[in-house]
Amino acid sequence: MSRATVARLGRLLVRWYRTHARDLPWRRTRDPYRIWVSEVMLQQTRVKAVVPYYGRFLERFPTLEALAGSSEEALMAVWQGLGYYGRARRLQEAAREVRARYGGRLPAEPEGLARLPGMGAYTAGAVASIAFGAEVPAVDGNVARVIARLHALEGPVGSAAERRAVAARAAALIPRGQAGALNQALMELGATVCLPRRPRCDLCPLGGDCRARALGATGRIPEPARRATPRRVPAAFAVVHRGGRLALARRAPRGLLAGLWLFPGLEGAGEPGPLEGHLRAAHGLDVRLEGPVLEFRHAFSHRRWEASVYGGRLAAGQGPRRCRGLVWVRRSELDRHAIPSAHRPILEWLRASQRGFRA
DNA sequence: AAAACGGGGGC
DNA sequence: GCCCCAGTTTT
Repeated sequence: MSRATVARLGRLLVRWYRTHARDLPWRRTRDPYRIWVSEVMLQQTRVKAVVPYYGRFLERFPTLEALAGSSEEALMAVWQGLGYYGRARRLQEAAREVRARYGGRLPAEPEGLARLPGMGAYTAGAVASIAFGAEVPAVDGNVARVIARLHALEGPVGSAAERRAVAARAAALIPRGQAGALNQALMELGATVCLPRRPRCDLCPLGGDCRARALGATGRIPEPARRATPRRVPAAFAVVHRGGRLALARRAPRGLLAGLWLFPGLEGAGEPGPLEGHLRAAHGLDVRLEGPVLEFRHAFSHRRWEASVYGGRLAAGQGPRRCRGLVWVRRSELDRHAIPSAHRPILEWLRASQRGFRA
């Protein structure tokens, strides 16, 4: 494809974007902090899921200083249910670093941005181009798909060499001074027209210049990445009441659902016996479990929990002081803790059930 | 290079 | 219900 054609397509994409861009909250601001927040939320997450969180997040943390100066608990309470909680912690960590090292102003160059926690090649390119006008590409999954089809690139778009090739093709499309608009145009096209399956080529501004379309190859380009087989992990949780309060346990600061509050439980034990032993060993909690009161399955990206939930009754004489690592909260105060969506079936069961277990 | 890390939407 | 999606960090 000639340089002149590429330049023409870049201008075409920007013009298409001006008239077809969805009206999204983060497109109404030029505040680098707010653009940055949106890009982090949009990592691995669809626009529709992000929108309600974005407004609430900025209401709670209107500025970089507000985010840097608040607690991780307050952060998790707002991020609860959005998933990939590590990116939230890295966002806050980066905000503190920007406050300490850059006087609260984000670096304007992609190299400086990329040194911050949670800022990979994509996010650094997106913030640099959209917020600061830097002429660099921002290759997310949508852009990679559009570019792979436009140039009919064979092979899976995953290897380091392949990613460099896609980034170079994307950079070549940038009209002078229009990097932010071009990058967003590619993302918008991938999200609304150049869909993974059944793309709407009839609506595409690239029209006859798309190689994959001309070849009738949009179904096999790009080649889908291989997926790991999900592992199944039996799990069990306990709903333990004491004096009108419920026990919650905090997850470890790293790993799955890190730092979130769950009903106390154990992965790898789908029955009361081992779970009772775990509650005694880990929390000093002496309960007899009666259950299951509820069963649910919840799928994660590369693992799958098949969980049971048991109702618990405290044995006589066991007070909360002996329960290590647990908090006791009223039902009405459950939502003050960051509880992941994986435990929504338990919360719904609690809401629906009029009676409870009493010590 | 491969695995870990959530949740929501499509079919 | 199962499959799909796809940035960054860690291993």
